[in-house]
Amino acid sequence: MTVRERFRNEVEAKVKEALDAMACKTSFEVEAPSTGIADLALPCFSLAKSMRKQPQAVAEELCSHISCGGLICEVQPVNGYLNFYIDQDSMVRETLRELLESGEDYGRQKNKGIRVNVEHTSVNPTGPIHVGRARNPIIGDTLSRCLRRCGYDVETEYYVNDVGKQVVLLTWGVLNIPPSEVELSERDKTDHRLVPYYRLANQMMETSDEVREQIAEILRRFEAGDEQVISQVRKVVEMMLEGLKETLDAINVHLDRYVWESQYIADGSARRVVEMLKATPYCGVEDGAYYLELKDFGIQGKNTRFTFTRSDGTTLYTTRDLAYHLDKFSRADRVIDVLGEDQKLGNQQLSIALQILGVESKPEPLFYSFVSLPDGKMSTRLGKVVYLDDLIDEAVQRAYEEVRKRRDDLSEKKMWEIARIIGIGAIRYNILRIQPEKKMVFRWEDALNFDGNSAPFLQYAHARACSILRKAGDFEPVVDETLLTVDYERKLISVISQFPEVITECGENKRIHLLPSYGHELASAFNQFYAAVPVLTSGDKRNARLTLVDCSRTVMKITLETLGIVAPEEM
RNA sequence: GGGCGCGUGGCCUAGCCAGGAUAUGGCAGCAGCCUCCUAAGCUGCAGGUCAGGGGUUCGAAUCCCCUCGCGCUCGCCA
Repeated sequence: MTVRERFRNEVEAKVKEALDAMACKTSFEVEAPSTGIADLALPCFSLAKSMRKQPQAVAEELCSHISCGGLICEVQPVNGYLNFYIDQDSMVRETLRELLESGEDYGRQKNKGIRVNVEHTSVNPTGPIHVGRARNPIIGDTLSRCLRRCGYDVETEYYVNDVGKQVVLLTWGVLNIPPSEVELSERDKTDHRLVPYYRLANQMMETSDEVREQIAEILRRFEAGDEQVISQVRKVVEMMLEGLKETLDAINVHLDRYVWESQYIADGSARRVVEMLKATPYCGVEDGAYYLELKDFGIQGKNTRFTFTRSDGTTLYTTRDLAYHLDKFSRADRVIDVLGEDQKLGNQQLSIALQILGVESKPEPLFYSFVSLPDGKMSTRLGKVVYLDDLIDEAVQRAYEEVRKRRDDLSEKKMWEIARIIGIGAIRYNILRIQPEKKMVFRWEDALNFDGNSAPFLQYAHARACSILRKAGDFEPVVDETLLTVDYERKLISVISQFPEVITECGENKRIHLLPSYGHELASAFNQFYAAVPVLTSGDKRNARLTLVDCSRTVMKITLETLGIVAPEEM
């Protein structure tokens, strides 16, 4: 248990005792004041109502029944609140002690023995990842990192859509269009190289009946389980995926497994889903196409039907997704899906269908809104896109220029290495700092922001801490609260002590945007300390301060790592 | 048209789920700070009818209703 948890427990126990003494049985809630005026506070307004007294009078009366002691060093009735203050010396001592003991495992919870499956990214393998879709892998990856730190056994996976018209069309293009007929792609990377074939195939299908018929034929053979066609599609999709993986690798996203949609057709599980759904009382059929009637399940709108087979009996995307979810639930206790907001209805239908099939747990969707460009929606077809690869290049390039501006002592190789860490960090941070459900407008100046509330701000503070420690050399760690009495030191330690509860909130409630915010607060507290308090030249306080710098460095590092951002030792 | 989501200083954003004390930060702007551990930093100033209106409450950015604006969605597509 952390100091802050113990402090809260003590406060709640004292309040309970005081209320008992006043013969009051009303329940109460202790809160952390937003203004930072106290460490914890008890609002006495609802108590006042049930006791038919003035709030301030209640606060004062409660106060008279509470004595300080333990971690509580002061209690004050103010404006109808009862304010509690934590004993600073204990807070400093205990926090640093915990941190020195656990090191980079600070804030890591014991293994819960709960398996969580996080599906994220899953972009259609018909083109490179663009910045609109980039929210998905970055959110999914960071959420997974938070959950791991919260003690869950996390497995991440990418659901590869290797079924359907789009991938068949792409495959047709790659197999039938001679390379001499397509424009050269701007980037020599497999996903980009395939784009011209896909674009041209789309055009040809619109203009040529012959092409359209050929593609329809391949699609029929695909649906019929023609092994040659399936393997051709698979090969092309694998080629595309190779490029996508390179991009994901560049932004520090690594998935544990790739699951192929075609698998659920091949192993018959999609068929089994169809049979099970047909046997339910909600099933109906029209022109040979089967559907579930969902109007009794809160689905609103013109069409409350969830169709799960075509009239020719073949399965649909959502049918296979259902088979996939049954598979996931057989492998995990919790299933989380990171999805674009356009999937909301589909996901709701999926969830109801799973319920009808008797699955007790529900998938937990995490939706994010789309990223648009200042002049409107992104469109791959119209060429109105910014590819993630281009954003990465631009970010690294700009970071390189910034590094070169201030470091003439580094080798080219080292400068590019640092630039990469900073550029990628800036991209991830900029996406993570905003609540997923808020829509984003992509602007280069925001995406490449290196000041203020940004990854480089946090990375810079980390590098400064590393720099001091490098210059200090070996030292004996000291935890002595009497040597760390400056306000800046105490503020910094207070922020450090909040890390475990922030991680818990991020993981348990899937509110990962709180982590960048915490990181900024931490780096800001460190920078203020850095500017005001000398470390290396501080005489008998040197080792105590070096210990604080080292502890700060640890927490900044694990905050960055949980965000999926590298913590550079110099920049 | 129905459903879901969003609307906080010029711009971006926290707080909303679990209503409470002067609404969080950042960018841009203005004024300062490098003979001293990396100035990607620090200090200060200025800037807000929390989209609008009603309601619930001792108390509303937060909960409820209505209106407006924006996004997504309502396929035998994936």
